[in-house]
Amino acid sequence: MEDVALAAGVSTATVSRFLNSPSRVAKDTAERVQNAIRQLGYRPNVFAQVLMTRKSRVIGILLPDIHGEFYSELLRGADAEAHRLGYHLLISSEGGEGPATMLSSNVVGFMAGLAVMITEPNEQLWLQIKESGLPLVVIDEAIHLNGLDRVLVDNASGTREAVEHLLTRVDSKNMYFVGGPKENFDTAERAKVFVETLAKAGRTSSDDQVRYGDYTVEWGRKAAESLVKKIGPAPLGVLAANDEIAFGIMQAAQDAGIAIPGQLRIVGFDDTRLASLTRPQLSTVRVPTADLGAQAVRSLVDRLANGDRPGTLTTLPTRLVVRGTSAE
Amino acid sequence: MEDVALAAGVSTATVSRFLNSPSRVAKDTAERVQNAIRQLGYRPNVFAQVLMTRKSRVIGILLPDIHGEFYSELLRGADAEAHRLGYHLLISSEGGEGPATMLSSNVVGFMAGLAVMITEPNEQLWLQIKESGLPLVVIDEAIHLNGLDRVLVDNASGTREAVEHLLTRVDSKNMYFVGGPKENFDTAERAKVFVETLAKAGRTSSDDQVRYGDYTVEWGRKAAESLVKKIGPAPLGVLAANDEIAFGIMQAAQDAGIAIPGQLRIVGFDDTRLASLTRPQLSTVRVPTADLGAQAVRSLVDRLANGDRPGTLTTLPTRLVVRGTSAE
DNA sequence: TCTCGTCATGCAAGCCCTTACATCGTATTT
DNA sequence: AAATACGATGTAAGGGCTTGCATGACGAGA
Repeated sequence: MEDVALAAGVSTATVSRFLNSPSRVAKDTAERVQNAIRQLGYRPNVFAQVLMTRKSRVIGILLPDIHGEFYSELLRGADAEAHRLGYHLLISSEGGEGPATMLSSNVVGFMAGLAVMITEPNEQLWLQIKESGLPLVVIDEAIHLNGLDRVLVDNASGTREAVEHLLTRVDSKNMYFVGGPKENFDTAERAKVFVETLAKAGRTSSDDQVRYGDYTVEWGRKAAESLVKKIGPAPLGVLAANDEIAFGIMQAAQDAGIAIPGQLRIVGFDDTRLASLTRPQLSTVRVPTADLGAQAVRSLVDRLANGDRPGTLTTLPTRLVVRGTSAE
Repeated sequence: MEDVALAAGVSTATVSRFLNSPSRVAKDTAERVQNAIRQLGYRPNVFAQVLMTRKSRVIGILLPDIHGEFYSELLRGADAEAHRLGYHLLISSEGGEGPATMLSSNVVGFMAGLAVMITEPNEQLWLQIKESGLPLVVIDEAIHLNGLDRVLVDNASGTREAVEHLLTRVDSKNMYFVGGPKENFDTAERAKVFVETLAKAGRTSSDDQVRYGDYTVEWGRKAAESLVKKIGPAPLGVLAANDEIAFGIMQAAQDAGIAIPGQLRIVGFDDTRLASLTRPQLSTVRVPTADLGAQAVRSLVDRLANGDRPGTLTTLPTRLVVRGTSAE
């Protein structure tokens, strides 16, 4: 920077001003500085800059995993939005279990804020997050604290819509919900609304009609094994907590010679790409996954600009997409 | 830091030493410093640290996209390895077209090095990368420069294996290669070896037998339309440049009532999760995708430690996984 | 007992910027 | 013409850390 200043015949202060608030330097000076910079290939040192200004444009994002359609889509949305806002993403897929090295390592210092999604309760991690003292936004979680920004998905309306749709062809006693982990926030919410909606339709449901497992195809297949046995003359209706599970159920059912949607009507959740790749195509509740990431980033950046406003809650809409597995 | 020093009755230098090379401070002093740090909740300021040491532990990773099985798997491998080595990933999915904002923005300064994968030629981007002056590792690319670290996939052996496998049941004149973009490095390599292997089997192949498109399911479906017309009494053999394409072909063929593997035998490439989800399951060439990311990180970190060693080339093995679409 | 190597620590320079404050020349006002 | 305001720039003080060099204490070898 000194070299640039010298070459342009100004002081470093002017160079700095040229860089940060060009309006404050005279036109011809600006030009000389500009040239000097180009000539010398000068690039400001971010670390020195941040050291002074205390403003980094990096956002940490902590996800349970970065693998699979859902998270990679979320990440994509977040990444795109971050770029749009001039921020950058530092990723970590350690929201699974135990503490995250991202948060114990020095890079915490890089981050201006943190977007977190934790699918399974993890005290240790949560503590660590609070200790980091970073501005926070949580994605899709039950946690409710003063001044905390949250982004949620409207599980209730999506679930309700799906259940009501299934009920047009399926008797409520033949309805099943196949969830992910019981402690998982989304699964819990969806299960709850599933039951409520059945109740509203005038039928109480038995515990047997709600099942928990995990978010995998394998669990779907396994769940299907016992489900197919229940199929009688009337069709069964299944709402799965995500598309993976739905797909597993579908596959196992098809292997067992069950007709879809004739004997088994299925609705998934998320509308990942998988849903439109299956045959028949999977009916599913569309979750604006990329938006979830984007909105998280937006909330966070907003908070960074505006530290002490109250916490916000953004709920993103969901909607049923009817395809082959539950169509006529 | 000054506060800590004061509380521990030492100088800041000692605190710094305690943090960076604990062996250089006496045991009881260390303890006092430790306590002071804990007491005051002190955390070193990364920016100041890096400003001094010029060593950031952040690696940029530039991919064409971060969406989809392949990239998210790659990213996962890279992320895991980075963490293992005490590094962190700054992601950008802008390797598509035009310049990348990641590289023009200040965050470049955060990065100690850059891992790049560009699937389509992009002069502008490449220039930008060189200008950044960052230590580099390129993933899966043709570029060959002195002192550049590269990580490749052994396209040749995988392709050869797949073609030879298909040839056991399919006549070489009924063999087809359905590629991604013609300019894409992988597609080009695979196409070349496809032709060579056919030639080695004693048959020359017509241009018609090698087709280019993109890496999508849609392209696969489209390609299948003309392919299924060619099916006579003898089966067709198709090698697709990735699993997505293979899946598209498969789907279109099944929709057209073609028997797989009876009339059409398919082998995909990559062995993404998709491959074992289809029915019949997709035969495919396994690419160690996560390793690809991990190895890129490893090479880069190694170079960071060891700046002026010659460029390395790591080729990761591939191998054919035979499943239903090409089995008996 | 004297000298010297070692170890633990302190001193202070410097990493590269930003910015409050001071300075100076010119334009505006009265 | 004097007083005032303002715009453009320079000066220098940090921001929080690392590290070469200096210091002092202490045990070991001579």
